[in-house]
Amino acid sequence: MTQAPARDRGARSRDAILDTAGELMSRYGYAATSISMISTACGLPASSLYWHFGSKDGIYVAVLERARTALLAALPPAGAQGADVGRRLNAFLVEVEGAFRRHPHGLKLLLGLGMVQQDASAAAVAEVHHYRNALVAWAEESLSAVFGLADRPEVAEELARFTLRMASGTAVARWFAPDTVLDTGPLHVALLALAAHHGVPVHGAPGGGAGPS
Amino acid sequence: MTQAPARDRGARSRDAILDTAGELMSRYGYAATSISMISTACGLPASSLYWHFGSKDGIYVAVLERARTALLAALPPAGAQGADVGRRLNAFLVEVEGAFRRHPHGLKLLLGLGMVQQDASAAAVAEVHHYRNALVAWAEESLSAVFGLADRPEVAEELARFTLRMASGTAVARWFAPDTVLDTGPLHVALLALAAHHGVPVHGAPGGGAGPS
DNA sequence: GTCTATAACCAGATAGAC
DNA sequence: GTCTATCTGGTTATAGAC
Repeated sequence: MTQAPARDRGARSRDAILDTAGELMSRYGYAATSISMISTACGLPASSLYWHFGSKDGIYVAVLERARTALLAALPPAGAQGADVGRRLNAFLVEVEGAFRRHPHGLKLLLGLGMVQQDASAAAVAEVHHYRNALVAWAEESLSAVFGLADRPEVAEELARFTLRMASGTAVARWFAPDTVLDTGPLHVALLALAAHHGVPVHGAPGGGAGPS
Repeated sequence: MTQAPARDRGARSRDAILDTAGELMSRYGYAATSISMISTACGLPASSLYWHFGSKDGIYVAVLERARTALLAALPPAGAQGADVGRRLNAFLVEVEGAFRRHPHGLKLLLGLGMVQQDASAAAVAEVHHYRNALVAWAEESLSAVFGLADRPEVAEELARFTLRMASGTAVARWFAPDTVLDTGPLHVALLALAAHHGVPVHGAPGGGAGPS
């Protein structure tokens, strides 16, 4: 184990490149992250990066793709468990908060693009949308299961949009104060109230009065 | 009027530079916007940009400063009018939505930084925080007036944070779908429910049941 | 697959005539 | 204040030895 078996040195280098590139790009954004920064940070020469990924754009696409698959693999398959709506919603928000906290790069990469309209390749744009669409779909399915909205897709869509915008806004707040976390408490109250406002049955929801803190 | 009086040619050029720089930087981000892009887009040579602002960073600071003053000047002075909480909250959200729609660059500039940790000067960082703090303060004062929270500052702070994160998340959504608007309806329901949840008197609030759509 | 070396180019910034 | 011309350094990307 003192040195890696030669047969997967390439794969290990590939992962190392993606690790450091993901970290730098999520911190500084795509345009501000140069090949030489990645190269010196991960210890491999620039030409190795080009051998593996062909271009800076190729690195970005690969980073995004890996972040997406990692995040989606970490999320539960949208089947809500729990006796009542409040408990199911709580379980869902705990999942969201955990994913949000354990995968800090994911959303930042999605946000820190700024490039998508300029020099981005079609592949990069497609991957960004793929990533976002996967998140939207997961949130819609999960919230539909939480509130029992199989026959009210437009309500599920509104709740999912609300949740994701809150998560995006929190990701933004994070680069003003890096220790910022997703406020699940207020989000819980808000989602219950929104569902109730649309006539979704929410027995015992504390949305309209002074509920338990 | 066929040609500007010579005495304010400089001021007009300055404004033109800030206009195009603000547009480009809010679209592509700071790092991806080059001096030559701005120069060719506004028709002035690069050296004129340096004569006016000294550096690329100086341009960014000036753009941010102008966006901040323009946005804050457009916002009402945080005195809530309206008979009941619902009407006052509605007036507040209409203001937020209008500012959000009429000043599309403002928030994007705040978001599209990505630079703040790398090559940003102290002046740029300070201006970014100044901008953000002004928005937070305005939102807290306004919501405090809407709900009568003079003696519950922590509730006003939570409501303001919630609102601003929603606005940030919507600004992010905007560069996936540029015609995205702030969803004031759900936000109205959510803020009422949050206030009620903290025991703030909200007579007739539709947060807990099926309210009027 | 990894390395050194380098090509071709564009970035931010400046000098000095007008 | 605005212009042309230019300097320096960093950028993406490639060539070719090992």
